[in-house]
Amino acid sequence: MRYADVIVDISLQKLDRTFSYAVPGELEESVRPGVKVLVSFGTRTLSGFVLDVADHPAEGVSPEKIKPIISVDEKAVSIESELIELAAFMKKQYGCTMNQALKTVLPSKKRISTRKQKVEQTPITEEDRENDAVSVVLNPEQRAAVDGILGNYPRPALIYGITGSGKTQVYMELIDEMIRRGRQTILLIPEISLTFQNLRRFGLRYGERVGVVNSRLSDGEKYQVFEKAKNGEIDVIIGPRSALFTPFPALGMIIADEEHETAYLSETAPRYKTVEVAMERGRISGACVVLGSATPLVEDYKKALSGEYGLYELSYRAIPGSSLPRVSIVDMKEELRSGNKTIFSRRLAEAMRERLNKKEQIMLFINRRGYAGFVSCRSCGYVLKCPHCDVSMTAHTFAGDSEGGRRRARGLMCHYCGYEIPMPDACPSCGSPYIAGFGLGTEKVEEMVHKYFPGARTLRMDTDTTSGKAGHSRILSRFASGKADVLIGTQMIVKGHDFPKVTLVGIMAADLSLYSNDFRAGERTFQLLTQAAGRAGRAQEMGAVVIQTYNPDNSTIIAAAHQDYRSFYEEEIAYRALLGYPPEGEMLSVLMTHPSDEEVHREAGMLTALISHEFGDGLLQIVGPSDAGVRKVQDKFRCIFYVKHPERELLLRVRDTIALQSVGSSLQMDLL
DNA sequence: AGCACGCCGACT
DNA sequence: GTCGGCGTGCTC
Repeated sequence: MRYADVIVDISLQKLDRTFSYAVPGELEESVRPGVKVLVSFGTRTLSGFVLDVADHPAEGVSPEKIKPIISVDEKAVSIESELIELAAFMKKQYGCTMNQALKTVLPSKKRISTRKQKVEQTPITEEDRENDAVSVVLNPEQRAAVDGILGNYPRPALIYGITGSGKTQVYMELIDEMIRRGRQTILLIPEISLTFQNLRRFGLRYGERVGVVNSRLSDGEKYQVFEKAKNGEIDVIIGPRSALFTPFPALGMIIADEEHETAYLSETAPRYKTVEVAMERGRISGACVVLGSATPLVEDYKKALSGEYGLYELSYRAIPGSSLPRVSIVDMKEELRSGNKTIFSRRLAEAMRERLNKKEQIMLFINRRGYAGFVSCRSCGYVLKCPHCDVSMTAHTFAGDSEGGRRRARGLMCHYCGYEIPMPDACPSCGSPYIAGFGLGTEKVEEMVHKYFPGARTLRMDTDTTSGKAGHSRILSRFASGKADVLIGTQMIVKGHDFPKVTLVGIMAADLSLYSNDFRAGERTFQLLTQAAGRAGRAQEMGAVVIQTYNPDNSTIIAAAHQDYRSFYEEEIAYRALLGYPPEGEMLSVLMTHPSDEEVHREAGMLTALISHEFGDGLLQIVGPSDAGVRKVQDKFRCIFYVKHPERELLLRVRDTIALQSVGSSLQMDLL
């Protein structure tokens, strides 16, 4: 006998829990998560939704109380059914509980806050209207994308479009067509791109018929936007990954802009991949899923090449007169041989002087915050490490000593746990006074700009300077209004912000992200470099990009410099096929954490032995267990192993088998 | 939320 | 003796 968890009449707050019902044999086929059923509840007969089906009734329910489901309402297509079915998919794919999945998928029914609702009024000016009117005419590539997607509706599509190629105009055309068909659109955007600038264009076009959600909204406020969506008061919703669960009654399209962004990966359970869930919601709701990116994920480009998705290319910049920047690669080893010991290559320094003279703006990208990457002793080679984590500590210039003149590294910080200590005067190992910081961080780049380009006004943007709630936009708007000549920052400066006066982008150390042990390191590097380069010359001025590296022959760096996605892809997919990495094979990662190093390794060995026995030796390829990339974080030891197999279904079973074992270590399992 | 059940006072 | 007031608590 099967048993179903049923929630009766979803709008009632006090009955926000499930009741167990028995599934009669003749209904076994039709009872699945999401379906609407008729049940006897007390003395009444009510309808409800099946949330989950299991072999046993819920815990703590006396069997004599359990009644059978009366009937299944096969034709009920309510939005709740669709979202519950989606939650069941997430439970299966990501190994979370049904409760976690439902919390993610169904709008919170918490009390709606009674305080006045904030209405973000979008100011409209005549100039904007004109600008928008001008850009309405699509170029042939944009037209082909719109026609192709609608002609093959609802086949999923990938729009591979270089930065500045006008993907937004394509999205708007598609949304317009959905409105004509009486259907709604979800437009997913990484939170960081959810800027006033971007939203205004949609506000102008769709007025009251567009809703916006972001992470700053309270549950109650988000619920109100979702209620409007459910009642047909809006046609479009724009928001981060959680907007994927908007309860539109007749969803027609889901667009995921910048589909490669890591913001689309949920960090907490359910640790879902937004693009995968979007594909499933599209399937359930009969909606078309459109992905857009200048640097598509390798797995999605592969599906596009195979014909599973339509592939549409936007290959030139939509703004008349703007063109792709000139990109050059500089070998920093060669600079050193020529006697240049500064962090600026001669080419970059010269380009910076030129821009500063012409009062044009510069962006310098360095993917590490702080002052120096690590601190070590010149006498004995000792590297200062965090006592709680197995990582070197990063030198920082802490607040208060940054005004005027020379800065000095005053303290050390662990970027994994936040532990801070003052900069020691002598080597803790040998007592030598000759200890110094090595490696570049944003703070040192800023100091060096002041040293070598006196008079240049700088702004620094990294997690240390954007802590306040408006920190982010404050720095960006100061730079946009010309209050600084040079913007120095980590990856957050390269994500989708347009600064027309920026004509030079310097990438200080292109190799920083290249050599992590993650098989996607090359892909991330390519994305970052391409995005950073795309910041230069967004308007009429010709842009230039200087990539500094110690690996000028690295093919990923060369492909990024040429803005050549296709050759990056060909090399990357060959590498992954060779090693059986996704998408050329499926891979489960199991990360285990425990206060004892021996215990975590012992349990990892036990689990790998168990699954290789249970699933047959040789069927699965098990890599490890071994120390994780960072062996210890916050005094807990980390051990990792990988399980590879061509089929995902099998790996899902492996994961669920592991999850049933009782171990002392905490586990984090992901299908990569 | 409904709807029983229940323990009291008022009425044919 | 029986009708009905709504306070309390349960619904698989």
